[in-house]
Amino acid sequence: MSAVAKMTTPNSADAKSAAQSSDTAERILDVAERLFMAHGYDGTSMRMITGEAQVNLAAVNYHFGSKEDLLREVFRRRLSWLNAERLQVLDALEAEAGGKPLKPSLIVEAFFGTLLKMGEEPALGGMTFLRLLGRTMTEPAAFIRTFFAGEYAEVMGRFKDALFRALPDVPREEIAWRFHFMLGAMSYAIAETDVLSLIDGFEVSESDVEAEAARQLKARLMPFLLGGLRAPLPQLPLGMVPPSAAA
Amino acid sequence: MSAVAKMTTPNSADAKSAAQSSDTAERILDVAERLFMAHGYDGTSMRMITGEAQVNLAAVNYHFGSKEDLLREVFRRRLSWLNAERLQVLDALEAEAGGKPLKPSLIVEAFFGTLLKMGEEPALGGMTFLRLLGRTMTEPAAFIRTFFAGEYAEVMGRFKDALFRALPDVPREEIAWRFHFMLGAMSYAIAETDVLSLIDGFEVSESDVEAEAARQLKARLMPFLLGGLRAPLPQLPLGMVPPSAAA
DNA sequence: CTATGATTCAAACGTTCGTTTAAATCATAG
DNA sequence: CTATGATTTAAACGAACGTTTGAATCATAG
Repeated sequence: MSAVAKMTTPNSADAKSAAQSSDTAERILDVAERLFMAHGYDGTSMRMITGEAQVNLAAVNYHFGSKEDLLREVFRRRLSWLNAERLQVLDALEAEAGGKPLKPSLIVEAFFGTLLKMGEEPALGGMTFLRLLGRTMTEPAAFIRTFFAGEYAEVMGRFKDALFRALPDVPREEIAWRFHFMLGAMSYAIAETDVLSLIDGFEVSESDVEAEAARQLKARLMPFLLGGLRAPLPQLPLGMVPPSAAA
Repeated sequence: MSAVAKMTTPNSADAKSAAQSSDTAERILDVAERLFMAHGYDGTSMRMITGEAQVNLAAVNYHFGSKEDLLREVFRRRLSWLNAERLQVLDALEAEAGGKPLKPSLIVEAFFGTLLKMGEEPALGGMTFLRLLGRTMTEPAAFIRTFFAGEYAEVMGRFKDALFRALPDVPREEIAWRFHFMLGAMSYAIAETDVLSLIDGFEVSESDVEAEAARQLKARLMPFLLGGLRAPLPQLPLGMVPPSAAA
């Protein structure tokens, strides 16, 4: 019988070895996270993963079911923390404000700052996960996009609503667009795959300086995002309504 | 003998059929552009391409050499126009300014506006190519990144220099970072693969409304980019020097 | 110790991949 | 018409892919 069929993590009831849980499954997740980041989903084979993790080829199917399920689990263990943290920070801000609209800078900080903080924390995936996330957001595979949509729906709605209330004079569709642009600037920045990197000498951050790189990125990115969000509204020649005008 | 081995486009010397050139090669390029956009490089097989283009499986290898060469040619025929156009616009602006620094808005418009104009022109690839470009910029495959670096090097250097002269009081590394962020916002926006799209009902642009979508995108994006570029400088706790501080 | 279920293991499955081959077909030049 | 090179075609190549299988091994409970 396979581990995934019985809907429970192996060794989960074990008290003595609870600290390390399933060594095999976790080692697979760590290696998969790094290889998916470096080579993409299609570019990473099961044999690459199981080889580096030093587990049997069948271990992935046994513990996770399939390669697609593995990718989902790689993201789930990080995004569950991120979603909870983002909601908690937003809840705290709104409670503190007592019904009044939040300052846009606080909302942006809560959404993007929370994510960028993961880059400083190796236990939360560090820059490896941030890069993986940035690169995966433009993956065209249907099952990936469906998964992301489900994982992000609630949080995205909450933060967009907060921005709508914070900027009552700005058309909602314009806010949705700019949220979109901010997401893009961040995704691309954390992906670290850009053309510029290869043109000039770009130093890939190593484990030690990784946290510093994440802090730098955050310090540089946040002013840019806020500047874009507050930019003068475009004079449109009127036309169709693009992404997500509704709440 | 293969077509690629003799270093000349088939039928290139033919006067009568010069208008259509090699029908097969061009049909392959058009289909490949669309499929690479929809499914990514690894997700698109030679059999998908040759099947939709209604050519023999061996036609790609015959006309282009390999699958990698095909992808490079798909981009080359669009980027050669884009590079030339960007340089020409910049040259014209600098000639008009007569040695004086350009306004940052003009530089940004020359760089990003030129690209976005391709989305309005089906003959230049339209939104299909824009989406392909946006998605490919975060592809991790080494041969793709190497190719992009070579294609972009000259133009990127020219525009960064123009920005350096336009903003003499802003640290060069900060300008490089913000150029980076602007590239990201644009890449992600034109990729149209974002999570938001699936959460709300997002209408994929069809051939007729495609040009209008491109105009909308440009009208919304340019103010955002300029707002980010002009944002207040971050107060940094000092630290390492990240991407591309040199000219 | 023995029994039971979880986990690991080596091996093989069928499929799809990019590429190559050699013959067939086409278009043009002499 | 005939010869020559360009192009197309059908078929096959070996390699790599994700997954499955059934036995071996391990850890724990009674």
